[in-house]
Amino acid sequence: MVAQRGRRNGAAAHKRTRPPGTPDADNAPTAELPAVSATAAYPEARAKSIPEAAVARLAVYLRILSAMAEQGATTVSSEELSAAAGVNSAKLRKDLSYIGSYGTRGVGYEVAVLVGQIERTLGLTRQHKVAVAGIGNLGHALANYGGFPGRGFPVEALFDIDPDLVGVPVGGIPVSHLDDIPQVCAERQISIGVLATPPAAAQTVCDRLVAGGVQCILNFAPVVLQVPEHVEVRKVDLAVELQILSFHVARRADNELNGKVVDPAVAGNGAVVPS
Amino acid sequence: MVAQRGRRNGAAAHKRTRPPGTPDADNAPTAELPAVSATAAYPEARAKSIPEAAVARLAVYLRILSAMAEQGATTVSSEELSAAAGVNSAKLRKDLSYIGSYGTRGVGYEVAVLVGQIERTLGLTRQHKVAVAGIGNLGHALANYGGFPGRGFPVEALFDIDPDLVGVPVGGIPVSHLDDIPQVCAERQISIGVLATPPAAAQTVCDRLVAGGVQCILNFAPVVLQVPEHVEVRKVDLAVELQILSFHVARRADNELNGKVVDPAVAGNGAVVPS
DNA sequence: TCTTGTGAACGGTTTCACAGCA
DNA sequence: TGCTGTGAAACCGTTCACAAGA
Repeated sequence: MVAQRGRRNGAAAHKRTRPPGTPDADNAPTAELPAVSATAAYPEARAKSIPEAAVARLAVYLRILSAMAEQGATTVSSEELSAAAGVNSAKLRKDLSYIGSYGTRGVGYEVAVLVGQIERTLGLTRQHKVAVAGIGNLGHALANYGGFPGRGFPVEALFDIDPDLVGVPVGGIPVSHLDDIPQVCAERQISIGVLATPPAAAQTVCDRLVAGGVQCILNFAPVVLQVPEHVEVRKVDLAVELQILSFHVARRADNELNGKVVDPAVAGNGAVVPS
Repeated sequence: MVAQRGRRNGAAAHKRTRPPGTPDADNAPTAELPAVSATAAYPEARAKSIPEAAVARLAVYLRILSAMAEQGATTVSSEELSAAAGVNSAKLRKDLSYIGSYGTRGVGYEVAVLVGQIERTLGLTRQHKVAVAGIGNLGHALANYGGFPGRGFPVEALFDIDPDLVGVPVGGIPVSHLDDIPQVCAERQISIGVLATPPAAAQTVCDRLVAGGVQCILNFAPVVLQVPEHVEVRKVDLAVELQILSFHVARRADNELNGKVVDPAVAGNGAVVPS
């Protein structure tokens, strides 16, 4: 869950930071018309960049809005939507304001309009073909989703090094060999690579995905990947997640030990029983 | 990957925010001796809280340090370690400073010492028993890790609603029924629940996990969970990750369209071929 | 001389509070 | 009247730059 940039150098950037010299900014949500008026070739772009944190939340809003639409809702207030998303309403409104002004004062937002605008902003009007590399437990599970969450992310290639697996279809797609990553990815126009290999293989496989022209990598391997600047990496790290939870358990236990009552009610397993 | 707090109310808190009235702070890394001198029952805790972002990175440093130790390294400088972790060295040093001063100026850090201190800080000296609920594709994969990443997180219970699955051992542990979550979790002293059910079941299953006394939940279901305040939730959301990547692809495509050369070299699939 | 540890500046994100509009 | 949209303030995390110390 962390974006990286920069390649093999000590001053490597982290998260949404850019390497020192990069211009940054200049990404326009094209906040006005759906039609692409993006012909003006002027270096000064119009709109401000959307904060990464807001982008993540927009995806969450989108899911909730889609569910609401399915249940027949046509309008929603910032209060309702923010409650459903678990954020406060000011934050929600600010997030929505980054993509334009699509609400009606005194009334709320039209669900359908928001859905459309968020989809456009997130680039979901276009399909993003996905390849999964490493068909072990996790890769298998990912491949079997067969057409990732919520459409728009069809899995179109699978890779593994195991000869027993190569050629076998998983979730409808035959597994190709890791060696063929560059060719296959280029042929099938893969834009997102999902890395689910053991850590030792991760960097090599990553390099091949990059050679195959993928623009983004979703990395499940517990490894810090080195990629060229134009490739976006996001990391999902199970061990780190568990360790963060562990930290919170420890913190809480610590506080209780120190005589602070964190919550007068229950105190979780391994601790006191409620009187 | 977002922590939540607060239960069923519009003003619900998000991320590391606390509900308005909560005291906050007061978690001490016990920065001095390994021995537990935590007998003083004074309400004023000694050390400042470690930022959540830093905690996540500490877990990453720990993995790298463990690998280095295995390869026989005994000391490491902030420069080396930060390069391996993909962060800048100032950030690394600040992160380490949150847990105490274990470096030697002009020299660096002792690998073994750092490993020990980070483990202590993250609460990894204690075992955290894990239960996985929802043994579908993903749950299966998680269960088969059998003893989660890097030891310390043994999987000790599995749950599903499918009668054909109940009783069947997966990764050595027989699957129990979702209805039995509270009893089984309490009996086996589960402290971390992993939610891998379909979204519709997630909140119910979550409630049972909480009833069973789990203190933390790692949520793979695309749902905003409502939990009591003393339960920590972290979310891993595949769809959101992909959509964030999609956003970046779209942004980049947009910029290129506007005549900005993002990277003079390659431009990813679907785009220009390098001259 | 070299590297840590950290105060201070900076930049990004969240929250507040209210003006603007239906 | 009610809810959106947004400047401005508050907050938090990151980066800088250098003093401290082995």
